[in-house]
Amino acid sequence: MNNIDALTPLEDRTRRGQIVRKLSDLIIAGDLEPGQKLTETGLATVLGVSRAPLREAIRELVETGLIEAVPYKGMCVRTITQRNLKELYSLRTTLEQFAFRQLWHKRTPAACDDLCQRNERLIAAIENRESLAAIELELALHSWCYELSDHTLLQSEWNRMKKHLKFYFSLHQKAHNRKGPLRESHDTYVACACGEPLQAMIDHLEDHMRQGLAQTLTLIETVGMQDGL
Amino acid sequence: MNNIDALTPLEDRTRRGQIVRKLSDLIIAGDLEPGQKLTETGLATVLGVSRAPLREAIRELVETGLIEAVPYKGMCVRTITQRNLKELYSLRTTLEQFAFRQLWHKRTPAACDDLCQRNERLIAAIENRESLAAIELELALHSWCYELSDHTLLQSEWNRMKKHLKFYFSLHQKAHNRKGPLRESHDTYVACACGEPLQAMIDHLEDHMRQGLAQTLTLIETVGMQDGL
DNA sequence: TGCGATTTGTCCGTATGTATT
DNA sequence: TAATACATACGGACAAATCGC
Repeated sequence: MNNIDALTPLEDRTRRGQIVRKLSDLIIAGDLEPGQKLTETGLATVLGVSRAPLREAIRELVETGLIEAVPYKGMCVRTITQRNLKELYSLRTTLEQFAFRQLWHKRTPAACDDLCQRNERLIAAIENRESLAAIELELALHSWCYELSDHTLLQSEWNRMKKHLKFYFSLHQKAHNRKGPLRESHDTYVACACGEPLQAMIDHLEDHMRQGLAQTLTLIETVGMQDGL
Repeated sequence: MNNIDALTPLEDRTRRGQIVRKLSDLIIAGDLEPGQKLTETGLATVLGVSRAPLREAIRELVETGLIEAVPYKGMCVRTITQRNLKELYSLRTTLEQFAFRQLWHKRTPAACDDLCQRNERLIAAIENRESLAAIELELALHSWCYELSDHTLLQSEWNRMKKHLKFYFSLHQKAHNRKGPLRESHDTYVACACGEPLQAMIDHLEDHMRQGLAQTLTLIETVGMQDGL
């Protein structure tokens, strides 16, 4: 009845949904190289499914941007350019600022407690060197503002962005083996989010995202990706 | 071989692309009632296609939000709520402000001329009572800032929003038969866009969108739609 | 330049699962 | 509970387009 797990099992009820999840996980985890060519028959045999639901799942992944496809030519795992990263971070900065403007008057002590707990869980994962969990928890921390914004359109945008961010993060981690987010990276973020005024949060987001972009940008030349022209 | 018209005919080269275009046009034009139930076999026979490419096309339309679908239950044309409209306009305001911040230092006299011409074409269509053309031209005017922003992610967001806006506009027009945009509605918009400072444009966008929302909101109670709770 | 080989796109028939009556 | 309608999934087949030789 609630919506904490209303979407995912609904997706897994059809084979198409299962395929979307499986392929998303494979791509996001970096098990499939960016730019790697994929064939329908190959995927169908590997996944043990027929082509019909596979092709439907591919359409979804193309729409979300995890797979690039050209009619009659084929498809491949999404490639990353410096421009992609910059654009995603600039848009994300704007949308997260928007989220905070929407939620600002909806903050409650309970909600702020919730945010602090997400930060503590993130810190614990970082100190335990659990990089994979840290990625999830960092995204879960940022999800707070989108959830509290109570803006369904904004939330769907965030869900789209989240997949791409997870994709970038795990590639980044693979390249720099096991260097996750820094320990105290979100302390001022949380402090601003629970404090006053709103403008302080807006300003901090610019810095926070700039740092995040700078860290992720080191991914480009390490892995063999195209560089933005 | 060249790419002057590489995108649209590229879509029409496959049946799936043709179906996406056809169904999008039918929904956006209001030829299919919002909330109307659609069956695969029915659409397949009407459109004269088989179910395989049709189902793939439907996945795309579900992703863009023009069709709502529930596994094993069926699908229907998107319904409109007051909340949908408010969310779309608030997000659009933010994204269009973002677009202007991106393009501000890229403005040239030629680009400003271009914008003025788009406004003149819009005014001409309004004075000639060409409501359908006016809708297209108003969106074409707003496309200016997204094109000049040179931000591919932002542009794809705008393309998504544009379909929904066109959907709302034509429903609005159908409800109020033939009342399109007002004559001088974009004069100050263009003046701010070609002038200084940036903050004046940012501020005007708030007003402009507020007016647009207020006008479109009158759609809800006229047509029999669900109202936002 | 052409000619196969491979892959994508499409169609059909059929079987199964699900929701609704 | 049974029955109907429909969505989902599979397999095979063929057409259309691309790529490599």
